[in-house]
Amino acid sequence: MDAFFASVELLRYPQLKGLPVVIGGGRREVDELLRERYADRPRSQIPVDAFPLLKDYVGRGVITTATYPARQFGVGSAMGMMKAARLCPQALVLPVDFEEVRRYSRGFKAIIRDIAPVMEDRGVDEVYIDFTEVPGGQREGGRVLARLIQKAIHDTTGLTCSIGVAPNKLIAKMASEFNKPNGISIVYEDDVQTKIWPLAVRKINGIGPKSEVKLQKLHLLTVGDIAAQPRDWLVDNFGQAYGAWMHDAAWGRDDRPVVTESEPVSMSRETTFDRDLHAVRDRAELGAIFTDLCTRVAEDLRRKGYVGRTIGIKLRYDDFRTATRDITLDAYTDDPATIRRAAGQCLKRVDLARRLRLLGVRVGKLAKASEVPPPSTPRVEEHTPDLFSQA
DNA sequence: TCTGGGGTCCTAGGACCC
DNA sequence: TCTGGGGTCCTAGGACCC
Repeated sequence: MDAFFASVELLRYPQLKGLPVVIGGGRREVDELLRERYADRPRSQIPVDAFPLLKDYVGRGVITTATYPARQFGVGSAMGMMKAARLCPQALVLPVDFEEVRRYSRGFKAIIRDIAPVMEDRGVDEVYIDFTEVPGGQREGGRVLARLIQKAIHDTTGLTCSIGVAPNKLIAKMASEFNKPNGISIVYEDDVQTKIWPLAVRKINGIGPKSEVKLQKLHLLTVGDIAAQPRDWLVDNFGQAYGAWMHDAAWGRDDRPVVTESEPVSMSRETTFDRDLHAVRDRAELGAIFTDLCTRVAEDLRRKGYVGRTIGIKLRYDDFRTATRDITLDAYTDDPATIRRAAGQCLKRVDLARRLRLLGVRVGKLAKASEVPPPSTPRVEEHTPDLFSQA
């Protein structure tokens, strides 16, 4: 989906069309503020100059999405809000409305599945679709079906998307970037040398910032540079699995199927504080947040019908280093108090001298609640208070 | 100018068992 | 007294993705 979060907001605020807008940060209250102040008129009638500007933004968030006009200023996803404010101070800021985004996410996926049922969910704004068995899926190399999907989505939601059609997921993903927004790109097997090899290594889905730097040091800048290396040399430099995968990827080889269903592996909740907190000085505040995270992850488990056996915590220090600790219990649980207790045990094993900027709670080793025998007798475990426990 | 939140997968060492 | 493989599970960290 093109600039998904921002496009969803533009549907309710069409007066912002064509303007630099960024979505992100915390300020959930912005939308309510606007609606309160202009309670007498619909959202679409709120004057443009009533919207908050990026230069007035204070906070630690990152940008989730920028509209295309904002991207012209170099503003992009995952960029810190403060940096973005310097690049494009006049951009308007809106908070993420997850409810609304998820609603449209479910919507566009349902439309696609109606047309092409073999669809793999790759997050809120992205899917893989297998055209192979869809009637007409091969016409014009897939362009006809791609156009049909675009039209169906646009007709019912007003949103645009970009589609790449290729012999496998790896190339399709790269192809989808070729013609944004609202574009279609067809890449055939024989096009790998001309269309894929000139691309920067970073364009391969699976080569991130770390590998990019390492490749750069080895003087490999493009996909073609990787393809030109012997497989064994890549294995020597990047390890058996990653080196071999990289070689295949550079040659456009990928046999992963389109997976229509999958089971979750873990569920977690985490939060970055408005200011860094100290385990001792801000004990009460941290304790409340910690308990809340446990409660919310337990709610998530119950709502979705899962139980888990590994409870873990995540800490991010003021210097951005991350520490994780986890413990595997004998029995599956979705009980907030049990999660809280186990997470508290984990907490005793980390350094709490440094100030913290983030705290998270995770439950892993999941199983469907319906497929796990319920706990026999509720165990009475002695309560061993941890540092964040309330007195 | 400091860098969100929710995930998956991989690696590597150590415990433990046969 | 010294020394086997093979396998699984647990834990911590890290790379990467949307």
